[in-house]
Amino acid sequence: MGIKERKERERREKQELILNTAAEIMKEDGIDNISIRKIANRIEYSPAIIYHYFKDKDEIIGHLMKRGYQKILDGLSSALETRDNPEEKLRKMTRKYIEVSLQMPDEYMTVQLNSTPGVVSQTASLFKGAAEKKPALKILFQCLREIYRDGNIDDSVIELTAQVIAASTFGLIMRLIIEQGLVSAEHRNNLIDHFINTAVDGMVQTLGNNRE
Amino acid sequence: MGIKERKERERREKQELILNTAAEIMKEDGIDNISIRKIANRIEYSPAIIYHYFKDKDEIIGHLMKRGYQKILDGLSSALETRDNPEEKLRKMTRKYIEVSLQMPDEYMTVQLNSTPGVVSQTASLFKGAAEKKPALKILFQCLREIYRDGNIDDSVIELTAQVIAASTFGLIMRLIIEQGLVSAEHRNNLIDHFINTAVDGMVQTLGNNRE
DNA sequence: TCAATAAATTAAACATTGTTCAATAATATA
DNA sequence: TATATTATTGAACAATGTTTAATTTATTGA
Repeated sequence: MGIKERKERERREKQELILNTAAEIMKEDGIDNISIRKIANRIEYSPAIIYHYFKDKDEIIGHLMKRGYQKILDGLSSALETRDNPEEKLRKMTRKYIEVSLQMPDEYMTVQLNSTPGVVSQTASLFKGAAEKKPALKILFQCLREIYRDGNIDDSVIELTAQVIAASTFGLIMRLIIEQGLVSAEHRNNLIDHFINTAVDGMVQTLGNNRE
Repeated sequence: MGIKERKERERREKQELILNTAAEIMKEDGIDNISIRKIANRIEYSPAIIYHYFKDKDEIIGHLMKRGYQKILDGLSSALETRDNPEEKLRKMTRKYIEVSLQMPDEYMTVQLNSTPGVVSQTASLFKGAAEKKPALKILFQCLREIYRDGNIDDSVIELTAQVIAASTFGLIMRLIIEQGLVSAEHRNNLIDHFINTAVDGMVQTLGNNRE
């Protein structure tokens, strides 16, 4: 009896339809303009039906964020596979992370700004030990440890450094998103280059100088 | 005839009452829970009266932001008056900026996140030439120029650097606000120290090394 | 095939928002 | 005192998220 399977599949398909429609609205009008009624109109159903497939609006937004976050992680791991030296790897990773994030501004902002207590942001977190649990931070942490594999720098200092780099990168991305229309593509690229060449690199070097 | 003056004063006082009540609600329940009706209830007036004193809710929020922004600027200029060398001045300014911002998380986030096209964020902006118009950026810019007064570094590079420092600091502050409950006071201080000692200092040094 | 059960869908309503508007009360002016 | 100005309000509107009871549709078992 494949009827149960078909039903489940249809249910998933309708959920997908709702999510895709929500994503469509987000792309067109921004995340703040996603509304249950707007989704319902587009899929030509009554608004109430949506609560048959999702608990509430937050759950829908949550799914959209999960999608966006996955895109970031995919972009990151592709940058990880390079065989450069760790310093160069760090540069490439940072650049990739920035570029991918800028391609999905709404998702990025929402994911980053909604670390409701308990549901901590999945990318960069600042609490002690966060590097162990957050994929993006962990990648950054390991990259830094590779850079300092010869010096005897404490892991806690490396974690601090990873968090500071993550927070700084986050700030740059946020500003670029917020001021989208104002920053020319040329200036934006200058900023990203300058950030990687002076902030990230500078930090790595400064840390290296202080070791012993 | 001081009647007109009294009327105007009363009008300003009622505006102040509304703004103070809104600020009170923001402090208690967060900026998202400020509502016209809630303000009206507290001051024991009908909701409609508020539109007699303000155009709309955005104008009220705008005033709250202006207040918060002024607090930041005041904190900054107090840190400016020190007679340290420019490098130390930069450190103190950055620290002060972070501390003041953390004391008014809601105002800070809202001011920073609402650079509606046309109403550009008042603190850190990334468009070309922003340093000329934004007080906080201008202070940062001048401080950097003092640091490099002997080397021949192009003003455009200094502006880039100022913007990158501002964006990074912004990112750190945002993360600390977002993860308030999760970051212990001790770890938070470690992060701020590490940020200033490696990110800001590192950047300044890296830039200094590349000059000629 | 038909009655019973389950699932999908909807209309209608509720509560909460920001906002407007016409009517009313209070005050100032002449 | 009559008039004009200002302050204040109640009621309503539109848009939001959400719930509930009713209804339509699909599935199952006899």
